[in-house]
Amino acid sequence: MELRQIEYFMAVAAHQNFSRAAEHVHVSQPSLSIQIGGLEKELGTRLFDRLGRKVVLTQAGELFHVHAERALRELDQAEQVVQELLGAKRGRLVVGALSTVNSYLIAPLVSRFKQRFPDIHLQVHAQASADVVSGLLSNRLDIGICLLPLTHPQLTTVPLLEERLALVAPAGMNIGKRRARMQDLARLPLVLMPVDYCLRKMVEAECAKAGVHPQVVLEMSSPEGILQAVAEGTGATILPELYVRSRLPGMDLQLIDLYDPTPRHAVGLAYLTKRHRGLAAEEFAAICHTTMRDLQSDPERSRRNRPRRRAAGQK
Amino acid sequence: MELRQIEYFMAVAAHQNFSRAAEHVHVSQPSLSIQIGGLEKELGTRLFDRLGRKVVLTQAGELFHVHAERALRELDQAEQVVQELLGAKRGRLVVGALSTVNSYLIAPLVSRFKQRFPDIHLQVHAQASADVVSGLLSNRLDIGICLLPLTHPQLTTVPLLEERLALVAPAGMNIGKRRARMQDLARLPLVLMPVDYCLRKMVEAECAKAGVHPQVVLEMSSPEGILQAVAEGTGATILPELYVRSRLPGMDLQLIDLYDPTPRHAVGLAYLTKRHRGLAAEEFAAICHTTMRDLQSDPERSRRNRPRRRAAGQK
DNA sequence: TTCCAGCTATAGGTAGCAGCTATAGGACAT
DNA sequence: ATGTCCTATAGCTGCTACCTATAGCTGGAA
Repeated sequence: MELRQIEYFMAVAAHQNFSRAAEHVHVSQPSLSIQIGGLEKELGTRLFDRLGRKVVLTQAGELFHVHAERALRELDQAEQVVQELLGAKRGRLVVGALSTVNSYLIAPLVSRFKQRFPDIHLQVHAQASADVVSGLLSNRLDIGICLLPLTHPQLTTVPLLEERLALVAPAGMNIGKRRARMQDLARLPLVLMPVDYCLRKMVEAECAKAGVHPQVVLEMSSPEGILQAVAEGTGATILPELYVRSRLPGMDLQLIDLYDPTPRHAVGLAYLTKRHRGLAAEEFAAICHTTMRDLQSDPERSRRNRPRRRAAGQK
Repeated sequence: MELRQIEYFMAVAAHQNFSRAAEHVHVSQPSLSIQIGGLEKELGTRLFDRLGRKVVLTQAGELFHVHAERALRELDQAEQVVQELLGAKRGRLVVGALSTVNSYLIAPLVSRFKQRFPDIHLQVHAQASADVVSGLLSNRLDIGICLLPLTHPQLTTVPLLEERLALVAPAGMNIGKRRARMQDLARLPLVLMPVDYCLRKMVEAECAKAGVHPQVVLEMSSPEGILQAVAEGTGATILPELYVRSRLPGMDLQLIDLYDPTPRHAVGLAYLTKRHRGLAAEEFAAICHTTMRDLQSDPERSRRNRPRRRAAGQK
């Protein structure tokens, strides 16, 4: 078994296509075919089903893929820890972040991080909280941003912020005021996440507290999709306020504060307790905190920074 | 970075000596030296301190060693899990089967399969023939049991059995004999599947052959539901004989043979021609055939086997 | 149906590299 | 000093991963 074979295998699995995979790893398609063939022969079974248009993993391929990915990741880390020891500010940092937090926090965060560590290859995945957790546990992520409280024996968490949830309705929908009680939700058609999502559970728990049974007219798993549906008038929804604010411009939406009680949830950093955290990870966490503090003391900052190019063009 | 380099590195770290390590990995000492040198050059640092008599890991070497070992272990496991799959020591098999066939064939089939492959996770879905086909095409099923003939370019089929269809009527309904001509159907209110089901089409085709226009009083998509409706006196129905026999006990139904002609349809195994079939799938197909043969030569067998525990308790 | 586009597998030739043996060169023990 | 034990270097050889060209297959369009 050769490392080359593993890399080619991963490329084919990712692209579901030999030719694209070949381009991606910068070899010709026949070379890649031969290597995959060799690997399959060595293992004694097909790893891919060549189904004409598409190539998909066989069951053996899927099993192999799990461990192959981890192996490559370990080798990555092996190299990285050495580089960090040498004091070189290079390497890779893979972050998993809640899609909602991703929208308002990540942009300024990434820009600060990149400024300080221009040679670190930063990779951010927007995911549901549960995916962040599984990503950390399976070692695919270096650090995660997810919902708290999170009590997992292998994970350490650091609180980062509290997100207030707010009601979002189509601009045309007549809510009647700029603030709404939780009880008012009973009257509204709602677009929420599927039931296995934390945010949905949280909303339902708050509703239960207020003695309200929400009318769910549509379930979508991405907050982005939910906002779209709301903008089209399908119903109202409940999402983190900061997230919605970052999305408001250009969408026909109204943001309504919820109170009595105001639903909120905690967000924090998480990482595998036993894993060696490199300089990059530590600094990322620190920058998370400072960025967060700045955002809260001056919520406009990130938006003022964004359209820098347009502002320059206007002068 | 090459896998070979990692292996040599591990050997040197274990033996603290290049020459011994070289013997251990079956290469000459210079070859091994060169590989280690290459690795060190790539990482930009020494991994070993050559202390004359002895060789010890540097700090960088120790950090590298941790992850390198894990990487190798993952690769080991990658190979291991594939081998276990090949030996049917793990894996899963997803089968789609006609609901009717499901009732009499699957119980003994599953019990045999589980006995032979206790470590394979078996999943059986009772579905209409069309769903089995689409399940196979979309790669959700590993193997299917559906109606024949089935001419799809991507599917291979293997005939398994011929099902005779029989008339089923409420116990109270006066049919007048134990056998009925197809023509006799004209007089009976019938509960049949919806028109887009194969079984319905089949029945209509047979009726047309006999010059009969069936009176359909109710359409239901599940054979189980149809039998319930029949037992309640809604009408008679036509279903595979073996299926009905497996359901007869405890239901107020009469089973009447049809002839002139006896409607029958073929049932077979189907799978994606180009897909790799693992040992589990092949064996499942084989067990299908043997179980089928046993059932036909001794239709009571499956029922005799079932209540083994009760029989033991009675002695 | 036929044809074309897109894909993977095979064939044959080339170059790069891991392998070898022989040997140089350094560290330690006697 | 000198022999022993070790790693590094030199020079050669054979394996193989790579390339281009092309065959063979499949699925969709005309």
